[in-house]
Amino acid sequence: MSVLSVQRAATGNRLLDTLPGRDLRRVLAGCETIELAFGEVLYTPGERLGYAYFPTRSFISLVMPVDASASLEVGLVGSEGLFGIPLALGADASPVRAVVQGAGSALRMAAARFCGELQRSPALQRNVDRYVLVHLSELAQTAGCTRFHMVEARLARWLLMTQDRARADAFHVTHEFLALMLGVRRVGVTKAAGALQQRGLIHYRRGNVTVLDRRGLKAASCGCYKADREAYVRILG
Amino acid sequence: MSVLSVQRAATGNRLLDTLPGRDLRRVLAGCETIELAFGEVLYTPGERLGYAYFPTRSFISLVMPVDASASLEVGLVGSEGLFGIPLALGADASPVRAVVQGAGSALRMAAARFCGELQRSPALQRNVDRYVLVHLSELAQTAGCTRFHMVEARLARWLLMTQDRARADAFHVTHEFLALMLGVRRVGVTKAAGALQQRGLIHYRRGNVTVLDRRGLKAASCGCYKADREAYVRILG
DNA sequence: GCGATTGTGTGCGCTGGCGCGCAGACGGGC
DNA sequence: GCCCGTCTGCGCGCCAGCGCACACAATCGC
Repeated sequence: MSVLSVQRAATGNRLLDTLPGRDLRRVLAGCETIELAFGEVLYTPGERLGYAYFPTRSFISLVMPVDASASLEVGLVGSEGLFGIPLALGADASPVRAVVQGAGSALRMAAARFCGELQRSPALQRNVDRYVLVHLSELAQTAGCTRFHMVEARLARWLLMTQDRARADAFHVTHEFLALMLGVRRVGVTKAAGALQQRGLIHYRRGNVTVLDRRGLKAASCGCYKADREAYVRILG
Repeated sequence: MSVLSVQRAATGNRLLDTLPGRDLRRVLAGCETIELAFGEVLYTPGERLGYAYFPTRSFISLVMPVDASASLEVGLVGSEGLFGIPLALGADASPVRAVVQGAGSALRMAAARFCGELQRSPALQRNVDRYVLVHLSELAQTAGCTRFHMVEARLARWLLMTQDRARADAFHVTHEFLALMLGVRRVGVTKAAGALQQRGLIHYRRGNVTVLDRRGLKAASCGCYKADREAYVRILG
């Protein structure tokens, strides 16, 4: 196994693992490893952003609140990214709520330290910049998808995106929660999920979903999942 | 009039006019002034981004294409911003189409030169970073707005945003075009615009809209316009 | 083992927006 | 002054998703 591949597996977070060894060591020195619990709220709009989070085995939902009771997921951060983009761009606040969607480990770095490391490591700066682009791209895609596509297709896309980040076929999520993410009624999710289950693409049972047929799910989803993946590959290789 | 305020009025673009004199001069040396015509397409996804555009008296729509025939506006760039964010983040492509929405002057800089200037001028880098944040914020807001709000409120928001960038009470825009921006049918726009006109908030006639009652329009719009403004002020002051 | 909590399934009436198609109104070009 | 293209207005049937309300099922705490 080459030195490079050892490095790549070092933390589990892609933004960090592709750093040159020296930068990586310095960055890691500023991080602490933490365990994120399912449902934990890492950030609420209005607060100050105290940390940047680099998911390693966890993943995080970015939820945009609208009109008190409504909300919509506008991003999903797994081990390919970070939560805390505004810090990298010179602000200490975000319009979105950050909720732990998949429990697991993450690295966390204090805001000020993160800004400092960005100055010191051009490689980190570059990685983060690229990730900002990926996020921008996903955001635009999500906006369009949300406007035009049916609940069932959007659900399929969501399941695929989540499966990628959970790196597992099964994960915990209730219809109620999904409804909040997709910005629809719980009943809408029940119907859509029922249809997907009927077709043998997924199986779910009291808050636990299992993806049975990933290929079929891709076919059932809108083109947005594919578009997301392509954008990701184009930008981050 | 202070030196500062003279500087601020120099180009008409806020990202540039807030630069220190030396940086501004160097950046301007790399720009050419151009006239953008209504409807002109500055960029189509798939192409290479050849230039960064800094609107001075013009403004530009960012349109996300979805499924061949559908599309949705996901951003509006006036003299407060630039088109070409991906360049600043190390890429040379964008998922959105850039269409001139308000004819007028702009500054344009070749992609490579723009990247170079960003390296040389921390002030420019900072301004652009902040603008990226504003754009991110608007994008998230738009995603939520598009999902949950009625056409009439969204139209009101659009008119206010456009009025800000056109810096005029009247501007050219047809129902057909609005429908493309809002991602709805032309008839939907006709109905919504009719309602706003009925209430004396706007006047329109064959592709020309006049805002008559800005305050009323704010009341008719969803909270998203206000939220956008607040985010802008918070980030860019 | 039993009640309380959480998660899923269903029915019903409503409505905003869709697709389609057509009619009228204005205005620029010749 | 006329014609034709552009812009606006309207009607009709349709349907996805909404709000509400209730029923049942699985799990958890005790």
